[in-house]
Amino acid sequence: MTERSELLQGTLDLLILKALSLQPNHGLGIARRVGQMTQGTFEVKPGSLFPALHRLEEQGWLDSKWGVSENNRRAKYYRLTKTGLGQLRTETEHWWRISLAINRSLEAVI
Amino acid sequence: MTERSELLQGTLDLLILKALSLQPNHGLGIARRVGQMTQGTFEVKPGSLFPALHRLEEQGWLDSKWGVSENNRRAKYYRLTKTGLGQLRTETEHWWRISLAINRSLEAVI
DNA sequence: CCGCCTCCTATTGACATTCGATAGGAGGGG
DNA sequence: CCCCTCCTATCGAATGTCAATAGGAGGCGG
Repeated sequence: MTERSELLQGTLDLLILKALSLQPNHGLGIARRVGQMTQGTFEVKPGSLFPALHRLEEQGWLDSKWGVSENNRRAKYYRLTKTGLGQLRTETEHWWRISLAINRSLEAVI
Repeated sequence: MTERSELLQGTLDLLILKALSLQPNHGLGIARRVGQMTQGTFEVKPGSLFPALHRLEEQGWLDSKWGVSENNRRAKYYRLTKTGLGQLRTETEHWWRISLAINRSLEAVI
């Protein structure tokens, strides 16, 4: 009787890239931004967030530097790189293609 | 340089349920139907298909019986149960909600 | 100034899902 | 009779997400 996850696997990277395209941010700030962007539909947990950030940084799509948050805490700020912007565009197109295909399938009465 | 999977995790069950709501079918027939519904966007591999079918049957959303295919081969035919139809509706709504949230996020410039 | 709360980063182990590879039975055609 | 196709099926690997947990460090009330 496990509660089904709300987040489709594969969409987390896309949402993080999109959030960072709006402005650089630190980890928890990104999570909050994603929640805000999706009007509460997605809630990103730390156990998902940090592996994803490291993954994206290792791909070269983000870079990071330590700074101080708006609450005066030590925080690592992430920023979208140029190739990261390209990746955002690629993944966005990929999403359109897939979601369109599924939407058509759900309407279809072949 | 591995080819990224096309299939979003969690959507396979939905597509199978939808395919079976159109008509009962056997395994490979379902896979073909999904490919056809999505106009080739999704290609369901046996290694994904059969675990998914067993999973869905175990949940009580499908039932099955052995029969003979249109090519005169021994084939296990799957059929959507009544609770399976309910599940299809639930997952469809879930999909609408999620895809709408992502679509809005990708358009947003908050 | 002390203790607690909050903020922020981070890791670990468990778990579910998908894929690639592979196997094998059985019908049909050359 | 032999091979090709159809159909079901499983295994191991890889991936991604989550729950739980840890810990440092600033701020604030008492």
